[in-house]
Amino acid sequence: MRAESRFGLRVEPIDLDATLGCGQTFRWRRDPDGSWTGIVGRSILRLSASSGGLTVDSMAASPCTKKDISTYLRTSDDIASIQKNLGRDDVLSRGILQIGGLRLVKMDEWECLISYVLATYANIPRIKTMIDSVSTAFGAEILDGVHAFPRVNDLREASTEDLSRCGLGYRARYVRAICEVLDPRDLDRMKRLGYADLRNELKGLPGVGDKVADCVALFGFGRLEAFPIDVWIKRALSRLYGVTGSYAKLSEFARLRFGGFAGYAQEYMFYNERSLATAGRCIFSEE
DNA sequence: GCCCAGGAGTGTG
DNA sequence: CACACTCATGGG
Repeated sequence: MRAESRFGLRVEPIDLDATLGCGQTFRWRRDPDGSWTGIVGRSILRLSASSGGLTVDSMAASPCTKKDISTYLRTSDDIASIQKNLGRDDVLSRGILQIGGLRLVKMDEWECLISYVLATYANIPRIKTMIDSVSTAFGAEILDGVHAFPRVNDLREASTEDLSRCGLGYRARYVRAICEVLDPRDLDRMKRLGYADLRNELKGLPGVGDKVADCVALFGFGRLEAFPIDVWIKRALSRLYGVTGSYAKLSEFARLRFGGFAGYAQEYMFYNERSLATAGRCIFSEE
């Protein structure tokens, strides 16, 4: 693919493998040379590391501004400050410095909502397949064969049967039901809600429970205090802190322990727990 | 083939 | 409140 535009982006630190490959966002793939190609909005982007930040190649005619990608990568997050804050936790402090380049991303609210409804009870490779299938079937074609994530009105055209054919399984009817009850303007209104109200409203949507609501609050609405708890985080909390119990109980533990940057703590722990399982690497070792 | 997956919804004790 | 069960299916 030919690059339509190229610009540099100052962001430090950033680890593309950790940030784009950890499973918080689903439309990126790693290229053999270590750069990453993905779809954000209506743009195809390739990110590669360069001194002091990134080189951004935009491969579609649709413009992706420096501001767009800067928002997406949350470049204004003061990682050093966040790590200093979370580092007061003697469990996290052992390992977070090694993954300082893991940044949270700020996804589109709608794409994030549907993505994490699809993510229920599925592994990450499958989630990617489902999202690609839905995009191919209902999203606008950006460049030959590459489709943007479908917008609300695009997905409204899909029947439950259409969605099932995308391999969504029982999730098809949740997506269909969300399309029926959600007005696009609701998402704009929800941007102004406080975390608790936002979370409650999200939980009112079909297929959205505690965990999905927190994922959407964190990765979609950028609420850094959100702490999504899935099977990996349950394991991590049990192994590292010895805490178990209901979502509400674990959630309260995280709020007290990690405060306003709980979302970053969660992603560090998620990354660690998964790399422990897949590669045997443990950053927050106990010994 | 077998196991498990960034869970949610519903019913029951 | 806690637990048990079902949902539908693909990737490792």
